Amino acid sequence: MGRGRLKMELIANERARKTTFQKRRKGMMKKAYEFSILCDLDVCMIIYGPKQTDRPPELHTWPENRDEVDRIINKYKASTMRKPAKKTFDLSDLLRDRKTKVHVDIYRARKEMYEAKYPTWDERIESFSENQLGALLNALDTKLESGKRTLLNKRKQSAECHQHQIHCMEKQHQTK
Amino acid sequence: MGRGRLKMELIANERARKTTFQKRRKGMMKKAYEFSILCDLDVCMIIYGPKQTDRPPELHTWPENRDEVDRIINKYKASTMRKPAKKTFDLSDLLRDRKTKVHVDIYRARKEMYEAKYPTWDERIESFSENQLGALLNALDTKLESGKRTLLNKRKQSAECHQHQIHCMEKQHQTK
DNA sequence: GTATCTATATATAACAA
DNA sequence: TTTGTTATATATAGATA
Repeated sequence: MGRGRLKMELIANERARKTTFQKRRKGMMKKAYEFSILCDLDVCMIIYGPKQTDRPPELHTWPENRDEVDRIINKYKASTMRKPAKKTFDLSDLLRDRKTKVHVDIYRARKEMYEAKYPTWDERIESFSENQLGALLNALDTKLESGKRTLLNKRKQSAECHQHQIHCMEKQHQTK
Repeated sequence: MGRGRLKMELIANERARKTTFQKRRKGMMKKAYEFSILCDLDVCMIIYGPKQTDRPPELHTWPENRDEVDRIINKYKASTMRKPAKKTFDLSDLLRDRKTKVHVDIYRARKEMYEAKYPTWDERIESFSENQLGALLNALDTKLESGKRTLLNKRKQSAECHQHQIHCMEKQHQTK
């Protein structure tokens, strides 16, 4: 699409890649929107943006309203749950058995990092010692519990966002 | 797109709707694939097909490999579970902050605190803001997750699937 | 970086077999 | 109904401001 055919591989030039990211993200969002309207579907999209050296990858979703995303994810999980061989891992799981697994995890993470050419934000974290990480996870464990409550409250607030979003896209569509 | 302009509303005719669904689903999948390759992203898509009178709506995902979907969903959950709501904050800030220097040798710190009755390192961690903890913890378990899953051997078979999938799309791409 | 601007590549709605 | 074809509508790569 566009003036030249694009090789199906990572776009080397960072600026071009970022531009393409923005354009295509917009395109995907629009498609997802249209798709859900035309066919009356539940569509959900999760996109983790390009790796950046200084910060964690940005998160984009469709719909932008995270409550909607969660709703569809729950629907997904519910329909997948029957299948026995699968266990989902969330943070609770991670923290619960970190004591037995964290050492190996960190070892692997570090190995990956060692092989990586350029360190990313996440990888910098990995350079901390096992002891440091272990202690940190320990400390965060308790802290997190209280955090969950706070966050549950935050979720309630964004109900109108989605509506507004839809409205904008329809408006945009009419002008063509 | 196509011979006629389509009104942005539910396609009334069921057959036409189903056809459109198939075509657009294929298109979205391709876009998602290209997007993830071109920009090196984690992209995940959940689509619940048109409501049907007789059976539950079909579920489609990208990637088709459900383990991959779960991986990205977990990543999403881990990050939204504790994403800061207002205060801008990233790791750079965290690392710059003297109090949060994780470079401190944990043993030394603990020993020091033990003897001098300073607050423990863990306690200092407790005093960090929710945002700081969130950013840090998010970075940690995002990275640890892959190792964890690998440990539990959940990915082996599915990895082949994904490769196959990719292969097909690339093949398809080449023939154009 | 950001915002347009086109020339082309793609996607796909309506048809057709 | 499925598959293939084609005319158009869209998306977007590269260029430019």
